[in-house]
Amino acid sequence: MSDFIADIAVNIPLKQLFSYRIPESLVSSTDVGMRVKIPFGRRLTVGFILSIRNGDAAGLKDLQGLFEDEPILSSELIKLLRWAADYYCHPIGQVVRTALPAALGNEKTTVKIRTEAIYQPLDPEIKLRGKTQQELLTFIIQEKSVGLTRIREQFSAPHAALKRLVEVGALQCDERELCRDPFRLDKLPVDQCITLNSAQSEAVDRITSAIDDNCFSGFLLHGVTGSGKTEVYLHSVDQCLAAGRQALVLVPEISLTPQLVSRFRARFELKGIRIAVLHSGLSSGERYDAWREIMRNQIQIVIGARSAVFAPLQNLGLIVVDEEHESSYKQAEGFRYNARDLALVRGQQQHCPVLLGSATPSFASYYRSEQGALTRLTLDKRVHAGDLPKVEIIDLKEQVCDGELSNVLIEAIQQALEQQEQVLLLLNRRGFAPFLLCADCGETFCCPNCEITLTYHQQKRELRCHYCDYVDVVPESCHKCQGLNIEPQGAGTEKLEEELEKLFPSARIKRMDRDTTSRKGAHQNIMTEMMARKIDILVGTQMIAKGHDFPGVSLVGVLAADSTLNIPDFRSGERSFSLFTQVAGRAGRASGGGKVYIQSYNPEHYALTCAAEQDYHQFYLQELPFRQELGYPPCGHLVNLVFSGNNNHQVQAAAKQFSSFLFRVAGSVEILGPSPCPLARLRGKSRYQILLKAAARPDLRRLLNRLDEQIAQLPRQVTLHIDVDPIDML
DNA sequence: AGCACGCCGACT
DNA sequence: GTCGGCGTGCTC
Repeated sequence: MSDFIADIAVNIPLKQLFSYRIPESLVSSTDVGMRVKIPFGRRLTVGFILSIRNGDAAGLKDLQGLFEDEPILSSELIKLLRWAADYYCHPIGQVVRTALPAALGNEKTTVKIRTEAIYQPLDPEIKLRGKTQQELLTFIIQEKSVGLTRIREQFSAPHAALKRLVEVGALQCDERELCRDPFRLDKLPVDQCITLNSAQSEAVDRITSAIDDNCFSGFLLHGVTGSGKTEVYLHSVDQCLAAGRQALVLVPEISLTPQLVSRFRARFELKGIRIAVLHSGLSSGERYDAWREIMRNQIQIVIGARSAVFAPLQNLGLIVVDEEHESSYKQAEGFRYNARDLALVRGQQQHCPVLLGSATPSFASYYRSEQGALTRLTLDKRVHAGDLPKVEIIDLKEQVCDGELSNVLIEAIQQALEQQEQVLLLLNRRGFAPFLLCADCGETFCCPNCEITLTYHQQKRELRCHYCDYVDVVPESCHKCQGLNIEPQGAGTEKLEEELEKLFPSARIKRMDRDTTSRKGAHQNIMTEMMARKIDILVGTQMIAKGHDFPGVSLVGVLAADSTLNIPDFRSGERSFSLFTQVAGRAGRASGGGKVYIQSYNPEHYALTCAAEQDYHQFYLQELPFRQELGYPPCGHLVNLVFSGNNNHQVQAAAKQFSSFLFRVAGSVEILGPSPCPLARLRGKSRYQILLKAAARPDLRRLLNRLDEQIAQLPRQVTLHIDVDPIDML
């Protein structure tokens, strides 16, 4: 006897699917991709049908019901999710849940679909007595079909009149599904369609022909800051829509890129093209609405951060990944996928081009473009006449400093202020001082959970851990020797702000870091003030290097470049180069001749000299041998196994046992560790890691496939996180 | 992850 | 004598 069997993903930390019989009564209405109710163990839960097959259902439980009458996941999306679960060694159920709006992964909650009453004229000739009724009817006849919300905007209390009109047969009333539109109230920005320069139009041509070919191809758009990458995106997306297909645009963080979103809206919304913007501020209901609309092909363009790579567009023609070097494309917890890499996979699966764009491409993408796996398109001229700024590296070994600022930089700031120009200062460390030190006995004050020093925040008068947010009071005396000489060491943005206030008492100084932008809209406020030139000096962490251009800035200073350079990670050079180049690019966009100073004790470092020259290729050539010799990505491949648990000994023992198994089956894969993680304790848990390194992916893959047997042997108190292609190993 | 079962200590 | 601690096993 042959039954219909559904293979279902359930949100538990297991890799396998669970099979259920589809009862006769549901056979006709059940489909792949649907969200279903299933009995699981002794409870009821939610699952997603990933495939349906024929077979013997003996011993299987029955599917209990459907949540919706249409699928939530398309077959293309299922293919991508299964690929990702396999590649990232992560349980499929959790992969599905990460991809979906939270409201859909939740048990019990059937998401409320908001509806509104919609009115249409039935009999316009009908005789009416009331003036309001007559006006209402005229309005509705004019509009043909109107929702209640729209009526409310025009009439103050329409209820009674509407009710009457329906009763007498003048109007027909229906329920319509309402999709919450967060931009409903924003006014549409003005589009300034710019004619493309030759480099831009060549790039667009290449992308357009790839769209028309209907097959995958990967592009790296390398355009210096201010070279007009966004305009290339806009034209390419336009071509994609003209070909009758949809576009997906990924950005690192929507809140930091409001101008990209508004340029898309300005360009396309007047033409009646619908854009869905998926950002972190959406309520779960709004997110769900957007998902449904995309799924139903009512949306042509999706703009969103990392998780938007899973947006259920059915007819993709182009995927754009803006600022592709940004590490925020990698999810750091749970299902540790990289949206930039998945975008390329999705492009391959759905036969559409993928466009990665950046002023400072990731080393990996540039490498792939050198190898020919990505087609490189270069924009090397700024569109707004402004020249690239002059960059000077200040050798701190030979400079007199007042606090954090060298005399050269102080003078430059003075000059800029006199000329009514704005100054941008980057110090990649928030708080007042990175740690407190007892001058009598040398004691430092550490986080009890994380084994790193607590950062001193002067304004809030507290010590705070930047990893777990542990807070302590500022000590009056040393807890070890009772000494009273406790001194802040090093400097953060808070201290720099204080120094600047003393040096330039009449300047308007603002600080922008995680502490001053935690309130909603605070980030945007600072940006707006900066644009309106209500700020003379803006101090901040790497946050100031992202997003907005500031036309009024003529001077940029990078302080303590070494703190970024010396992070013990093989990518610190890449990150520093990228950060310094990006922040330097903020200077003098409009008016020519911006000036940039980088202060460092290590002025010969190629990440600095290349950033000073704004020479990406030179940086690449310097970095390449280092990666090749050590077999680091992209010249080799990494997987990090992170073991964590409350009991340090237990975690260490488990990691050791695991590594002895790995050594036995390693083959050509290098096994490094186990060693305590760079942050050996984090949020109260002990952590050990084993790094797997291989020259070829298939070797690594083979090893990963053998891991399951060993994972089953782990004691329950120790958990293992597998991080495929880790981007930071902290 | 949930949820049950089961085996030990400290309480009415 | 029970209430409840958390180790262990299982989920189509």
